[in-house]
Amino acid sequence: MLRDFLTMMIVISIICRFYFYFYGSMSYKFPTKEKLKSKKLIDKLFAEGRSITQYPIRLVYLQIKFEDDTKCKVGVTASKRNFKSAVKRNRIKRLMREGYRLNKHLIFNNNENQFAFMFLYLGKEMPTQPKISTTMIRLMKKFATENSNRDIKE
RNA sequence: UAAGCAGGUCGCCUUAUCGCUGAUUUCAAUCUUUUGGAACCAGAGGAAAGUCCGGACACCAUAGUGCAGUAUAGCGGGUAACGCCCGUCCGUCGUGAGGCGAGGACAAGUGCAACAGAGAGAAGGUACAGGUAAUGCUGUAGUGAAAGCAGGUAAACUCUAUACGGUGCAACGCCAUGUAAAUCAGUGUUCGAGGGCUGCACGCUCAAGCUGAAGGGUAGGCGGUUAGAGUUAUUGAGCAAUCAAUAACCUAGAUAAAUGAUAAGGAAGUCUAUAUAUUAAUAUAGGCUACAGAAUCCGGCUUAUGGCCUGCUUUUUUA
RNA sequence: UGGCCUAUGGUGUAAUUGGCAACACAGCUGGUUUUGGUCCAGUCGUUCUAGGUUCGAGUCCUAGUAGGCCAA
Repeated sequence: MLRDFLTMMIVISIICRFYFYFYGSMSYKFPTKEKLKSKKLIDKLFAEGRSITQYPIRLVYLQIKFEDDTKCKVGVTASKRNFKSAVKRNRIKRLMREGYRLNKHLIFNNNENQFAFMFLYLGKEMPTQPKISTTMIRLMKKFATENSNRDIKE
């Protein structure tokens, strides 16, 4: 048992190191600066922004110039109509934030523009972490391809 | 063993990696008070919920007077206060442990009472029996929730006693940004408009603007903001709620709203499957683990909810 | 965060001061008609839920549930 445990630990640590070696330049942080807070910005985003849906998540985005030099500002919502309990809403928002945090490198590998994002949860049932992360990855890829196309057109 | 009653208690734990918020220390940059990095420490509840009561705190007169309005209601105590808690009497429900009770006044006035009944509130007088000179004069019956009685009903108006000024941290104070001290109409300056967020009147106070139309700007930050009717332990007073003394401790402060994700291991309970056993149980594998998220802060109440423990009641069975 | 309001057949509304829950439309069943429509008759209710006051509650009181509205 003890030996098994030790070997497992070693393997995990090695994997972790590899992971870091690969994505050493990527940061998984999600500080306050990158959160979308201003009411003005949010109104503008919903008025003018474009959207991509990958059920059960919808992404609304808009290309804006910020005053500070953050790459993007991100907000996350779950509607009160579908989830009445505050605990469930919080849980969904946390999961989505986690999904964004771990996969945001997919967007910013090839892109230098500044964006405002808003993730909406459209489903009516409680999600699980792997589901959210997979849908997030798909969304990100969709976004990346669409956005690069648009750049070429412009 | 089954059903039930009352009370207490806990609200999964550990490690690793990545991440969030705050305090402290330190390093670097800098417009000298901000930004970034590192270390270490801390980071949701018993109900944080409902917003049903009561306070603290802030502003409006150190919160005034009268009416109106609202709430409470045996008696005694506790408390900062309460519609809360404790004790106790009475009523009521239950076989019982126990539960529940807005439990003052109808001998101030007003209203209400379907059906039934002779008769439901102010007079009249049904049946039977008794009695008288005579009479509802007396008793009983029947109707109904209530009937010859100072009737019933106040969770009907009302009266009595007591309490309550209003608005709420989106209170309030400061800074920054921005425009419009603009236009039109009405009204007003000691003969006082209007405000002080009270339904009305009085009183006090500020007092040169105020109201409407159409239109413009902002919608950011800091303080308030967490050391308090605080938590734990011991001793004493009291039937108890609770109070007093002593000692130790510091324990969340977010703001599109932090306290999360992944992996591994463990504890308790429970369900399913397999094997042993075939009364109890044991082992292995897998699954499940409730209600629910601080938002100015406290004291209660109410509602939601997973276990565990203690005491008691009733019935049955065994000894 | 604070304040306020509403709930009656499937839908929209009534019900005076507590005394038999009413109306219209829709649905369903039957009749009339050769058939359909019109018309006629019938049917469809835990008065949001749970307690209490009362002889008696849609109405009065208390607590909840659901829905809605207002205030920078």
